[in-house]
Amino acid sequence: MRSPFNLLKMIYSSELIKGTLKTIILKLLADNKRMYGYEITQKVKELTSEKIQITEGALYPTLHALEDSGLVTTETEYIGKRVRKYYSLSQTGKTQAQEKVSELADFMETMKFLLDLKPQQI
Amino acid sequence: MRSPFNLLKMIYSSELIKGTLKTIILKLLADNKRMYGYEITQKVKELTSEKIQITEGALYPTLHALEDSGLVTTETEYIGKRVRKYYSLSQTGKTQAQEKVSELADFMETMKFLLDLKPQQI
DNA sequence: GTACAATACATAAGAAAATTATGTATCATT
DNA sequence: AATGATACATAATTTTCTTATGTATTGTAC
Repeated sequence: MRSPFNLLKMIYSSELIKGTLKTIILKLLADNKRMYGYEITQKVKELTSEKIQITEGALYPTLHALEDSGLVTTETEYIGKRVRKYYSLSQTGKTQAQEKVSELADFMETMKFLLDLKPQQI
Repeated sequence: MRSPFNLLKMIYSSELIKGTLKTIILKLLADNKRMYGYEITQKVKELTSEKIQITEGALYPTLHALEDSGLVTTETEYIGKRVRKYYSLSQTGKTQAQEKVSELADFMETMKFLLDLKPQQI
């Protein structure tokens, strides 16, 4: 039996999100100066009405890769006894963030065009 | 030295296209009734001003997967001595095509919103 | 007439990026 | 005391793509 709530609870198939994660993270960091991992997952979930849910297995390796390539810097803080690792864009990261966002925006225009095409059948 | 032509010759980083290939193919087949592999690569290249180039290594395995899952049917024809394999959407494929296209369109709206967000810095 | 580019298929090895699963630990709520 | 939320991390596996390779035909430029 199909619940009517299914309509409200649509989550994008994971393959769609592939390739955009790094850009999403860079953009959030560009907007928010510094964020920690868990905060990023919650922010994305909130901003997308739960349609994009970043898993930890995807998030942390990506953050570490961004750090390794020098696009972000980190500061660790303790909230009580619990550790929190804040990420901020480096100068290179800021540039990269802009480039990645522009590229994705351009790509989406192209895809929109592709998807809007009307049937060409004879 | 940087050629001014670089500006005209931008090709999307391959990671961006990840996850959208199946949808692109289904959409083209929905619009064109039947197409063969090579034709699909050329059509996408043409429609996107060469910004999206589908490689054969990505295309054929995807087409075979679509066939295996019953979303497309095939007919093989000979043009002279050269073989050509035409792909058409099955009934299930037509439904899937619509669903995938809607999902991608929706996803892009969400991404557009994410990327358009203005700085929240204090 | 021959070399090269384009057409047209296919597959295999390897890389990249995600999923799924697991682990540790703290803090808040019931 | 148990559960769910917060917060990090990593390993094994899977998916999906890139890169490379292979075969063969057809058109075109020299």
